[in-house]
Amino acid sequence: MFQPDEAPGTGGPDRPPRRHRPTMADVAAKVGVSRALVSLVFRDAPGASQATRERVLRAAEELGYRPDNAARVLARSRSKVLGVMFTVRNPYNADLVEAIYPIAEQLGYDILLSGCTPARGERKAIESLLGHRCEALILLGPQSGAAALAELARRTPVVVVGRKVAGDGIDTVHTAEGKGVRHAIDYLVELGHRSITHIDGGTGPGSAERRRAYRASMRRHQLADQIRVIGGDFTEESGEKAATLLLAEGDLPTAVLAGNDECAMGLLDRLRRAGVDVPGDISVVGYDDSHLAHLLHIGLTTVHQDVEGIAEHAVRAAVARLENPQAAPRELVLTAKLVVRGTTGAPRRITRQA
Amino acid sequence: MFQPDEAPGTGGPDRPPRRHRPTMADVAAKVGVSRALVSLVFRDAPGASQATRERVLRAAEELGYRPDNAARVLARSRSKVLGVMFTVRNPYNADLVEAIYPIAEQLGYDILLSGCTPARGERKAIESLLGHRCEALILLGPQSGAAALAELARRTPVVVVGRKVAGDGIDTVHTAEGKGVRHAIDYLVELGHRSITHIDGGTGPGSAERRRAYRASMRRHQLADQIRVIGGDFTEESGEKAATLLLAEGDLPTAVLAGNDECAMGLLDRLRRAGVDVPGDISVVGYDDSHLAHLLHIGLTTVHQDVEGIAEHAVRAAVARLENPQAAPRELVLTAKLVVRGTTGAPRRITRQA
DNA sequence: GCGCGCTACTAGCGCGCTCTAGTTGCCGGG
DNA sequence: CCCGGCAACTAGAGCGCGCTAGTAGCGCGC
Repeated sequence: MFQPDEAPGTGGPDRPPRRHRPTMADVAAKVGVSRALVSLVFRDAPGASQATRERVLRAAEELGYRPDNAARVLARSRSKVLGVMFTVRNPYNADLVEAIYPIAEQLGYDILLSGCTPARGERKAIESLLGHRCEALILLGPQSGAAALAELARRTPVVVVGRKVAGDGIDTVHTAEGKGVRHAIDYLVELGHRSITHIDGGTGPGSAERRRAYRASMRRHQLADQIRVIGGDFTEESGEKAATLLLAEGDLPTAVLAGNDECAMGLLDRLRRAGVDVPGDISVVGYDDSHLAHLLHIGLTTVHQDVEGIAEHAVRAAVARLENPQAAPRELVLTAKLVVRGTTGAPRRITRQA
Repeated sequence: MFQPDEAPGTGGPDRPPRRHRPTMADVAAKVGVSRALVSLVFRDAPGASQATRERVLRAAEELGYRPDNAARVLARSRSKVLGVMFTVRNPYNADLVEAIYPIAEQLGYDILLSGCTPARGERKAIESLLGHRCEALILLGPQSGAAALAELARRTPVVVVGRKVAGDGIDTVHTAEGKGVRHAIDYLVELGHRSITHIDGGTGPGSAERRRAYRASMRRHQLADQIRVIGGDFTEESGEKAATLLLAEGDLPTAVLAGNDECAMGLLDRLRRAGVDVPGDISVVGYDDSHLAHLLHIGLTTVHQDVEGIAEHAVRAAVARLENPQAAPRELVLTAKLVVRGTTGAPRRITRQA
């Protein structure tokens, strides 16, 4: 290596030729006070006069001093950091992350982000967070099994967002999927649709609930014989695949409820390329209302989730658990509402009687 | 194995509600060796027998021990962490982040993400990263001024991605905007377009270069009199606004080069709602080829940037600088290429002779 | 004069880990 | 029998900060 490598501590001349970042001691020395005093100032703790406070801050500014979080974390036992795991490519997660920041800050917590990617599974993302000493984890739509999550929750407080998990120490925040789906189906049925297909989200967060709610809603409308679920996931590809499948069959349903917005977009894409008119020939409903949804040149009708509400409750739940680790696990359910835009309308075709 | 909840060291009145996570000392005690030995094992350092190594690892596993990064970082001077600042809502940034992870891991670095949001500016995002002791910063499309960046670079190694910065200690990685834009314009002109308008990205990363290249390319084609730049930024809204403006004027150009994909999408949205046929009435070219681009029901013609290449070079540049802080700043320029999809075609209207 | 309370400040330990400089035990060669 | 060498392991000093216990200085009442 290529460093001055001057042993700073023992015996050596204590001149400061160090390339290292300045520490509290440097600031203290510059002002001519003790380290403790500098510490007080930077923690906004009482016990320093206004005058010294300013002198310290000015000196710090001049030296470019910046408190070292690692040391801070180590010294107090609290790190005041919440870890957030999210899926990098998921726009809905991006919306959540945006909403999480301000609330965390307001509550005095810092946020550490760790992204899931196809090549970097949840396991790794969580490991990274844990290694950085987050006090609690907020997992956005985790795919891990309930057992793994429960195991994790034994180690550290965990808040799961967007998914129902029957875990021991796990708090959850999610949307009332049932209600959202029911709104969507009710609306479609009111428009006159009968053959309504659901492309599900596979093992994705909330998918099981949505699937279940779809089936239940259809039955409530006496449309049990029209129930059809096409397996998918939360990607555009799955929407495309489903569309291809439906097109190949020749007999399109009059409406489709997609597992999420991205799936809906893939579906729309494929359908329109094939010359299918939306919503004339077929109505499409998404789910999430990620900011993608209003982008489509005809806005996507979708089930809106209360992003700010979810974010706020997730952060508060994490903090609450830190303050009282023994509290019973909470499950927070927020309502969803249907946002009607341009991809839905009355069916043009007559649905075959069942 | 419930939490003993007893402060182990001092026996002092340690109130804070923490379940103690196990430390190296716990593992050492369980195995009956010294802490140093455990440390060796966890660092994969030579000096421990295979047998002990296994015993230590097993004990750690049983205790659920996990090395504490904060302490680690503090103890060695290297943190082996690279900080990445990105814009949460930007899909192109998401692509970059995805590509950064694997390379960083390969080089033995951990990644810390810090997101910019409308409510959480770059300043804060960077502060957070710095506080967490990142050794170097990778800034994806920073908006901060050159002066601020230079100041920052004096403190810590900085790699700027997607923008040309004439800073002192700053490495940059970006696309040859000129080439990308030129390709796009050449292609449009070849198709027969003459009135080609550019909606720029305001102060966004790369915008200035793109704007300049647009002007130059137009001039090269003797179309100086057709040059028109509409001010915008990197959001869908700006695309919509530009479209509204153009529509109001009544006299649409035959082609538009947008500042980035999102802007192009906003533009498309608005145009299509107004009944304008794309690409029949007007051709639209985006920029970035974020994974959004192929989503549109008619794929967006756009300038593709080599995301993996950019990510790899950015990480390598950061690491290289850490290894040799004195090296001259590097500027890496990757080529861009035009990806032709469905939003471009020959002009239907006759362009007025200038 | 004394104690008292108060503000402004300091000394120094410890957070969990890394790392240098040892120490120990064992083996072979002179 | 001693010495050197090596492998396996340990002691202990920090890393930069937070925090508790403590000291110095000062005004105040009796």
